[in-house]
Amino acid sequence: MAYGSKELAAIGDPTRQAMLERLRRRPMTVGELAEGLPVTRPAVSQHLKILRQARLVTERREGTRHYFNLNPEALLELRGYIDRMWEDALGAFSRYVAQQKRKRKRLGK
Amino acid sequence: MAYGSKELAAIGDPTRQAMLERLRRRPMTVGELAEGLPVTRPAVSQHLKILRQARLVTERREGTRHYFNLNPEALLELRGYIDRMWEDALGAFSRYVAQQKRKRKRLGK
DNA sequence: TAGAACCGTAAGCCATAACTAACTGTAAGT
DNA sequence: ACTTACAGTTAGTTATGGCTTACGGTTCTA
Repeated sequence: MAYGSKELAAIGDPTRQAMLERLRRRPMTVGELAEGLPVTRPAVSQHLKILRQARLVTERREGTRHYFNLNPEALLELRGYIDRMWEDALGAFSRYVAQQKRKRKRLGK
Repeated sequence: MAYGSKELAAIGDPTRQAMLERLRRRPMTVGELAEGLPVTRPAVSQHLKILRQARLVTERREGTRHYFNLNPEALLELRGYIDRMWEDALGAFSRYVAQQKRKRKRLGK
């Protein structure tokens, strides 16, 4: 796998998407996240584990509280991956356009 | 949902990821894609439907052949979404750092 | 030390998405 | 009209991942 399929798979889940959206605003604890979501706290915990392993979030502890925040580094990498895919898509598109032009020339059209 | 959760969910599946990777190189037919993957052609067809509905690929027909290629537009949008998320992450990070500095000041440390 | 608050983990359940095989639709050639 | 090649669709199967409940660990305070 080029870029981690783990990262993309992590982002793919609706509950995890909602969590990432929440974390855009500010770091949050497990409990805080769970409050705004239609799932239990342990479910949130499990999702956070996946996000952490995909490096999309980082964790820091203050006493009993575990704060999670978005990881800018990982997002930058993800953006880079999409960027390269976009470039490839453009490249393939212009190759196709050039090919069509050659086709039209050949058909005298 | 801010950016389409449909798009992110579409990218999340390993088989679809592999397909997108293949399509970076050049447009391909259903059959061609299926040849390089450990799943049947109907499975590929079904996945392509999801990718098409998420606008991540576009389709063009030449006779009996259906060619699929990456959609640069959609990739640009996706990149934009990740970008904004990255910016938010940076913002949240610097707010946190500033907060820590205030904390340290207060503690005379 | 006990109790409260916070949270990770394990294990069971089950809805669903990814898979397959079979069928059907479309395009093109004879 | 028939055949071949390509691909979409349907329906059944099943593995799995997301959910829940229950339990136990950690931290802090009185």
